[in-house]
Amino acid sequence: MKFQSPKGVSEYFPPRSHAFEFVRDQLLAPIKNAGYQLLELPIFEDTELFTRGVGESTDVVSKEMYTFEDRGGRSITLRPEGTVGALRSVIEHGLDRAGLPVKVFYCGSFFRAERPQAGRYRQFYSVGIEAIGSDDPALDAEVIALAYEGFYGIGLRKFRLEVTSLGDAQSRKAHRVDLVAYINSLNLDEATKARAQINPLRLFDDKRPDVAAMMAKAPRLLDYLSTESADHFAKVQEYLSAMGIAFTINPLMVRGLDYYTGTTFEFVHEDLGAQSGIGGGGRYDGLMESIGGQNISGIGFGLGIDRALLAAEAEGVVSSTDFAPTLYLIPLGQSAKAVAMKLAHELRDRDISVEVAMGDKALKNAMKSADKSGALFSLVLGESELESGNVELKEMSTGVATSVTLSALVPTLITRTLKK
RNA sequence: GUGGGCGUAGCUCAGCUGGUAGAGCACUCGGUUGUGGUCCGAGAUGUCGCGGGUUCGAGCCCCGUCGCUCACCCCA
Repeated sequence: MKFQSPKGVSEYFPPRSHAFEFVRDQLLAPIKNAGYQLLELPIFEDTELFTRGVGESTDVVSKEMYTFEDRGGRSITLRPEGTVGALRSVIEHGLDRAGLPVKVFYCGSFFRAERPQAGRYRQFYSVGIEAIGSDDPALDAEVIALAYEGFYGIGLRKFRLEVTSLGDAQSRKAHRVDLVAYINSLNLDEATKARAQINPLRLFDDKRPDVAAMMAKAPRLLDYLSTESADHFAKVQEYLSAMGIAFTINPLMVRGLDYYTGTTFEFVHEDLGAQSGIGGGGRYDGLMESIGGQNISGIGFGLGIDRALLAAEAEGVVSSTDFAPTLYLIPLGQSAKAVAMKLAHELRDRDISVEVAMGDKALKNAMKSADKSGALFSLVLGESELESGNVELKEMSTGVATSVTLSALVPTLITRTLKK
């Protein structure tokens, strides 16, 4: 029996795992600089949290959840997205009672039982933030900017930002009446009518040319915004422009999660396949209250680490290289090995990365391993070195060795590494 | 859930009109005393995805199945 990973999961192993780590850390960096604080959350929750929060009519809830019964007979679901779990935690622990807005971030894996394809996995990784308890349009702009800065920090350039506003409840209600009337006037097949029943906005996202042509003339939500909503959206745009962040308004944008209201946005990359969305999010006015919290609004996003990595690779801005130590230590003989272990232990304590040759290889082969490790320096520790206390520190790129006393090894490595 | 493409060594792949499996890279060891990269030599590695069928004989043909992959749908 040869085991393999479950269908459709993404997993990262060296050397690519290092590029993954880089992408994740770059996405996280601006978030931390803006005062968002870590929320480390469970990856499974009470199923009802998602059905209530995300919405039963969404594809995510109706057909993509990993749901099972635990030993106590409770219905449990692997989290398909991060927002409702984050809000549940905020509410449960009263984080929203100690000053608003609450600003939190999280990072980890999410699960959707879909048919896998390029950039779409059953277990995928996201970085997310939530800013809860302020209606200030500047907060919308900040959230969008943090996603933008994260992608930019990775080195991505071939992406665009699309924004729109879904307005407040009154705006959507007025629009929906006209939109449904318009859709009913169209000659559509049954499956499409069924989709429109669930959420008429979905039809704006239909890729079939004939449907898209019909929907191009449909009433647009942006034209139905209340003065308050329109004003809010105008300010968001103003702040984005002030930050020099380019965006396009996409009045046809549709998001698959029911809770979005007001400002919504998506980041789309040019070089990806069908799954080109590398991140997205928006404001959610009623969500806190719908899962048992106070009636306050919030805004957040989810950024796809897997897809951002794919995009970075497509743009050629990340390289997947193996770990390379500063020093590769080669002990010769049993007494030298104990000294080498001690030395490595001390060096690592001083934050110098060290690998020790294992397995008593011939010196020649140990040097080959040192070369392969990509180490900056190598050092042979044998009888003569132990006696004299002098070692030859060899710079691998030039082949030049310099004599150093063992006691001077740490300062020498530190200064010579800094010069690189 | 629906459709297309593909499954041969760790990786990339070759394998003719069916005759019981190969290359390159990588790996391990060696090329006379304790120093890598180039070069030379030697070595290890496959249930040809799995199961069935046709055939004297199947990596190759047929059926099924599983997996991977891309797209629809949906989204990170």
